[in-house]
Amino acid sequence: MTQFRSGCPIASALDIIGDKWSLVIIRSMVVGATSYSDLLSTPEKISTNILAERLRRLEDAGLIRQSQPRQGSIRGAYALTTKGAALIPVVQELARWGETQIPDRWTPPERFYAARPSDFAARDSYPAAD
Amino acid sequence: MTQFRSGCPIASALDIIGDKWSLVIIRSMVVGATSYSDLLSTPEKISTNILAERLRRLEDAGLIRQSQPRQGSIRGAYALTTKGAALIPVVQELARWGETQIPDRWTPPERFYAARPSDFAARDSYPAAD
DNA sequence: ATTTCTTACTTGCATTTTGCAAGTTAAAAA
DNA sequence: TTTTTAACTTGCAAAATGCAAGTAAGAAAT
Repeated sequence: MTQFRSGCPIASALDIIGDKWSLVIIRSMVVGATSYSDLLSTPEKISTNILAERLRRLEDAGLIRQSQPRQGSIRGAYALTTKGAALIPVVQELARWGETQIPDRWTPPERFYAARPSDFAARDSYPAAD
Repeated sequence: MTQFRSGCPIASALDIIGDKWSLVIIRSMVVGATSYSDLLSTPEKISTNILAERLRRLEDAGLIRQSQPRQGSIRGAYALTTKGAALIPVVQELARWGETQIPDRWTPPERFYAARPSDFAARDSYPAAD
């Protein structure tokens, strides 16, 4: 259970996702990453223990869920929840800031800026059949 | 000089402001805080060494500047730069997320959501006369 | 049935960051 | 001259981060 520093929505949001990796994970999921190894294979080269720890925290905070558990060598899958998908406008705005204020950043794919929270239809409380 | 994990604008933005305090400081400045003691007196109770370190980093990254140095017991002042003010849509979006997704968060003052980057007119390279 | 491979981690440890509490500095105010 | 104020710095303990190596479970291959 997250301890909040204050009642401020910004400070509280940062108590949940205020680190260098959480929104990077959300970004990767917006553009299609689903499995642990998908998330491991991004350009930023996250460490395995950090990825595991962040996924656990994001799940505990209700932002992602395991839509399919791993079975042996059949890969598992994570999905954004409604609450997690609601962060899409935040990461899109952060992307705009980064593109305009930091030189030589690449432009995200169109599907990133086209993504909307409703694209990630909630299946928050039962596993997917696919 | 910030080391970036990748060329991604989001990851790079987080390399600069991806911690629990930086955007809280930006928020406080959007709603009027200017001095070190203003920033110290927010509900979150930041530690003095962390505040000093964050202010140094934000200044090094070009997001804030010292608009007036402290003179003895005459307080100094920090101001958002153009680059820093460009983060306003990000913190506004984060506030919306926090308000809707985290129970019992207070609503920011109207002047917070009304704020626009252009309100913080750039004086990036010369000190203010006021 | 056994062995190999894949996927998702866990573990140990060194380094870095965070944060508490106390202390310092410089200049204005008394 | 002394006191107060504002903005820090310092020392240290605890927590977080991240590297590299290792483990577990089940599918795939033999």
